[in-house]
Amino acid sequence: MEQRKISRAVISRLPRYYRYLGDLLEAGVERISSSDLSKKMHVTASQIRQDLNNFGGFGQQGYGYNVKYLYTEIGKILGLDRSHNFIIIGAGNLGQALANYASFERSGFILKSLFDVNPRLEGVTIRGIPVRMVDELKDFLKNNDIEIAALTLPKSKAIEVADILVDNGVKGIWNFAHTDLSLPKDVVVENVHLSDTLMKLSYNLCQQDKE
Amino acid sequence: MEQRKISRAVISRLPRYYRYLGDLLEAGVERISSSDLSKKMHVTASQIRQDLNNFGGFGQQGYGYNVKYLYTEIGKILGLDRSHNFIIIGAGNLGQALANYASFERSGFILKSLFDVNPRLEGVTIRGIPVRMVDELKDFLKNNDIEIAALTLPKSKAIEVADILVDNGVKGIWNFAHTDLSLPKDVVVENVHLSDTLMKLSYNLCQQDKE
DNA sequence: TAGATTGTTAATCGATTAACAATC
DNA sequence: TAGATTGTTAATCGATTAACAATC
Repeated sequence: MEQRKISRAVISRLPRYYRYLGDLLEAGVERISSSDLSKKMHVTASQIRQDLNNFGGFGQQGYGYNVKYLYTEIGKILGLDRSHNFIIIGAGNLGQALANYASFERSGFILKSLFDVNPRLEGVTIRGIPVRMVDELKDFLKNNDIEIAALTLPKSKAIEVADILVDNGVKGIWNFAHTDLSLPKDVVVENVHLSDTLMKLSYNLCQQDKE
Repeated sequence: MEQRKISRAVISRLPRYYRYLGDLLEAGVERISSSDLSKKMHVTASQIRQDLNNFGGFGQQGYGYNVKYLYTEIGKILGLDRSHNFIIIGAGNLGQALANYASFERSGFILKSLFDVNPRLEGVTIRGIPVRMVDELKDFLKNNDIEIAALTLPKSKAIEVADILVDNGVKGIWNFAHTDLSLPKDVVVENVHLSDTLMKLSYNLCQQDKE
């Protein structure tokens, strides 16, 4: 592949660009310069141009960037132009919160089922999507093409469930469990450790107090 | 203050150290070297020593680090040795998920109330903690010492609510709303944009496909 | 004391910013 | 054409890794 290796820092900025461009698009803005966008986003214009140029020349000298075009292109880079089937393991509060967040659907993430061990949740549906029991998981994966699984369950269960998922073809894990997973390197893991972010907030509050 | 400016990258690694040390502590491990810890965590020993030395010499040559001591010290750095009153604005699924996550309590984060606009939630309690109506928010803040607020509400409401919070003494905002907040610089904002993390996952899946 | 391992300095690597020629 | 703004190279800045003297 001629593709340069894109740094993690660049990738993690793309969703934010995408969000701002979406807002501009909604506001009916047709074009924007890196300089104007940089003021809105509180980053340097240099960084914007440098970031975008990792993927090709999306702009035009003397004009700037076409909002609609750039929005679409970043969407493609992020893989939002195709659909991704996903499931949620753990239908507790957090799992249900994710299941109810219909906006994912608009970005192409299609929720196919939730799973839980709690028999009281058997047969419950959320936005019409059923909660199944974890013992049906393996069968379900064999019969459905599931790309992504969100893990919203206690860390004690997370590791064994992750193994089942990976053994049955799941390629990406959105991990909310409070533990790191070690999985084959062709499996993509995105960790969301909520309590880590609360601790960072707490640290920064303490710093403020010192000033 | 003699305190050097600590980089954001270092801070964001602290909660992970804290988690691993907690696990070691639970497993009854008394001491650990940077080298052993580096193997567990898949980072370099150099980085661990460099990171910790930002805050002082917690180790001992020839011995390593005392797990209990280091755990406690990192806890102090993160401000987990004191308690932080917090509230949740938006008692939907995500707000309730956070409210039910009792582990925060163990780290010193004390949930005092939830707020919502939905009258059907009036009087509902979660783990004994009441949901109040947002129009009582200002009064509540005046009569209670609230340091942190989690924003788990639609972005359309987030900005105005954030202003009320800040005007009434809230110092830290844990922002789950899908928008950036621009607030006075003495207010600490920690953004948790869940959909951004899902997009990163999606990007990395696409990269895998190309290999 | 000898061995182990830190704390810390120096070297490397990578990411951000500045500058400007290319070009719409 | 002149002005604006990109794409891209070069300069700076910061973070990570390597190395080793200090020391328990």
